[in-house]
Amino acid sequence: MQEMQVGDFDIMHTVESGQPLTFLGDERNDGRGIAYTHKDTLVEVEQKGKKLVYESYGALRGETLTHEITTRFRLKDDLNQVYENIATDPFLKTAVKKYNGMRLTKNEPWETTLCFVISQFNNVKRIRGIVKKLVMSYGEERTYSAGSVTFKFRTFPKPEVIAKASIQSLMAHGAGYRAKYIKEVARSCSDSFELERLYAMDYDKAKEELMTLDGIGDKVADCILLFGYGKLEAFPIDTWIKRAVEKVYFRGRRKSVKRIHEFAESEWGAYSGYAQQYLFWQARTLKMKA
DNA sequence: ACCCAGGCGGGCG
DNA sequence: CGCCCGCATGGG
Repeated sequence: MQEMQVGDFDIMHTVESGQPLTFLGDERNDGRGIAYTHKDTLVEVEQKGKKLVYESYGALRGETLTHEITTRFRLKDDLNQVYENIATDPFLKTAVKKYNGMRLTKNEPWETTLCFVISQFNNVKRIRGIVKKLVMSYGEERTYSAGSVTFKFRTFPKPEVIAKASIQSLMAHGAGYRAKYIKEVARSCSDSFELERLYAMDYDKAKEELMTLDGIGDKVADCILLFGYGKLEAFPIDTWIKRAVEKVYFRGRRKSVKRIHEFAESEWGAYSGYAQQYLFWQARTLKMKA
């Protein structure tokens, strides 16, 4: 068991706000904690007041584990600076106050990619279900044992394994019409498309590259760049964000995705990703429709 | 029964 | 470029 002090962090808002960790991990203690796998290690984190308590089952330990937690929850982001840059209107001021301490998460690129290919035209609950079924079927089993404690968990399935799965099998896991996208993206990622290469590219170039893959469009590409690569200028525009931005900033007038991207860039620039996360979660919570 | 979900690709004007 | 359509599936 290790621990660290965290001043401005709220794990509950972070893990419940529809980010990839929502799909990949298991909430603990009503959202005040989460268990997730990082490579071959199962990680458990829980927040107790201003203390973050964490433990691992696997090779990842000590300083390396602390580094993983720090990176995963973006604990080095200066939230005050983020808020100064995004809480410039009443709607976001309210959201920032309500979800104070909510941070973006930084997840593994392939895991993020698969999650968001599944996410299209889908809902959060079902995305979770599909991801978990894929992990159960295609992930590798790991057994942890220390003393009298023994339990099993599964790693996240590798692209080459998903690529070999049949379309019917993927559909049987609930993937629906996305099965062919999942298989094809997995094939690309296990073959010539090197996800690691996108780190070195700027946002525009990386997005262009991702969108060459079948099943990855404007919104999914932005999600992958934001949650999988930490490119904070990304501004994913889904139905919730589009409706909310139109309502709050354009008096309910319909705007094109292109126009909304231009608006986000001029309004929030390098902090667009954070603005999006607070807008999204506030819109979802309020069930903002029209 | 009907509507919608963290959209995308393809076809059309 | 913008608009429209079909797409699998399960929950409200």
